[in-house]
Amino acid sequence: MTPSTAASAAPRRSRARRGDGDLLRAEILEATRRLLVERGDEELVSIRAVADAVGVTAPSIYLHFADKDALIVEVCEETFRTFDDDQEQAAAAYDDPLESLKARGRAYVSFGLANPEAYRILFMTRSERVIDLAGGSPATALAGVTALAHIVDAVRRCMDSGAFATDDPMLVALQLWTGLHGVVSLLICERGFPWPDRGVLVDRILDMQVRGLAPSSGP
Amino acid sequence: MTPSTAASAAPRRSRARRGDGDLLRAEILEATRRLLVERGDEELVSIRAVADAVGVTAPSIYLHFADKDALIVEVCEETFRTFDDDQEQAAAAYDDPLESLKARGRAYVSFGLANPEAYRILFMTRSERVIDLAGGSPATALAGVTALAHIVDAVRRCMDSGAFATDDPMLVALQLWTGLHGVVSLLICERGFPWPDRGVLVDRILDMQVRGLAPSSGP
DNA sequence: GTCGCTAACTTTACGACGCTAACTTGGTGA
DNA sequence: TCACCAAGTTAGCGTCGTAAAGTTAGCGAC
Repeated sequence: MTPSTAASAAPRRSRARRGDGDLLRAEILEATRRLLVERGDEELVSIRAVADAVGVTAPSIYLHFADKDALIVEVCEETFRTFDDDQEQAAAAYDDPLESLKARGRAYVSFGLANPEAYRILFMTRSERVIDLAGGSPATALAGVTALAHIVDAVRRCMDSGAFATDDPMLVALQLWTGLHGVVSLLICERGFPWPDRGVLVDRILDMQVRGLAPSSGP
Repeated sequence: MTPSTAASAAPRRSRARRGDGDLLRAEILEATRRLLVERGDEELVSIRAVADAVGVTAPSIYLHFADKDALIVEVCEETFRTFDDDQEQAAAAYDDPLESLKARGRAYVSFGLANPEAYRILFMTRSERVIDLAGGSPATALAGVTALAHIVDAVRRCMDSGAFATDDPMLVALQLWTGLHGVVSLLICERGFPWPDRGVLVDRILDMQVRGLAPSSGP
């Protein structure tokens, strides 16, 4: 792997006050977040680069984070703090359950594309490492889990309103989620592909989905 | 990163004959493929581990491959050589364009799940590194590109038969592809998640898609 | 038959990486 | 003022990808 290009070393940081160890912790998170966005690839953000950016030596990082993964994941968690809120807000703009659901989907996609590396780390790497959407795991999964729970709710509302055929809301939510994830992840990873306009593609996917879930027209 | 656990060192390999340098090349590919399947993670397959498995020193690898990425990608290409064929065969089992398309989709998903790390490397990592689905790039993209082209054809047949509303076949194919990719990639990455039965989920996604693409029932 | 060429390797080593263990420093409460 | 300990640093281990230079063995030419 190519070594991370050296960059902006901060001046040596003065030591924190007695109870203020967490100040460094916050600075480390901030620097990591910045580097992750700048370099766009977790592998190019080394512990040494982070330490350098903060103005501290590499081992100091380990006073505040168990290992590199823990640091990276915590940054991604922070980034995803507004994940569910964004979708709730977008959905709240519509009264119609179907339009609301679509708006939620568009917000999901927008968020992923706006935070591609965080999205990739949380949803596109082997989960033993990073996320455990299943069990009552750490906060990591929280944004994802509540966002999914809210999709389930939204689906239920669509069923109640008659826009969707009655069915297992979780199962239907998974059908929708995997669809949204599919576009986001391919748009993130296959940048070289001659994609059509993103908005058009996403809208069409959402339309296809909701039409496919509508009650049978026949008797 | 955890170091790759040492494993099965092969005895020192005897040097190849004068014109037979490619024998080693083939052995390297084979060993890499095996290690990639065994360890299930590209990062746990080091050049040294491959060299060890073949019974040769690490730098010898570079006589046959430009760098680690080139080696890994070539292995994935090999793995994906049957990707499109599998789908063509599955699709050929049905006369009905719609059933044929669904069978194609199931084959896509099956292949991805059967070769998770290869799928992850080719379709779930930043493409500057690995694949260039766009331009008349290397063979890498070939399996993916022809598979997509065949989805386009299948979509066109569905439109011709009246099963799908007439539309831009490429755009519709992308809607289908991203959907398939979504399930595959999440099933690969989020193993901890309490997924419903895979077959059921995939079938429902396919049903939702084809229903959503059917011509409007009204006049 | 032996000489030289070159394909097919090996040896050695560099710099970056994640991470650990042991040491230092400076502010603070007693 | 002095001992304590939070908040760091220094030094270093083992691994990684890979470059550069050295070695060896088979083969054609004479």
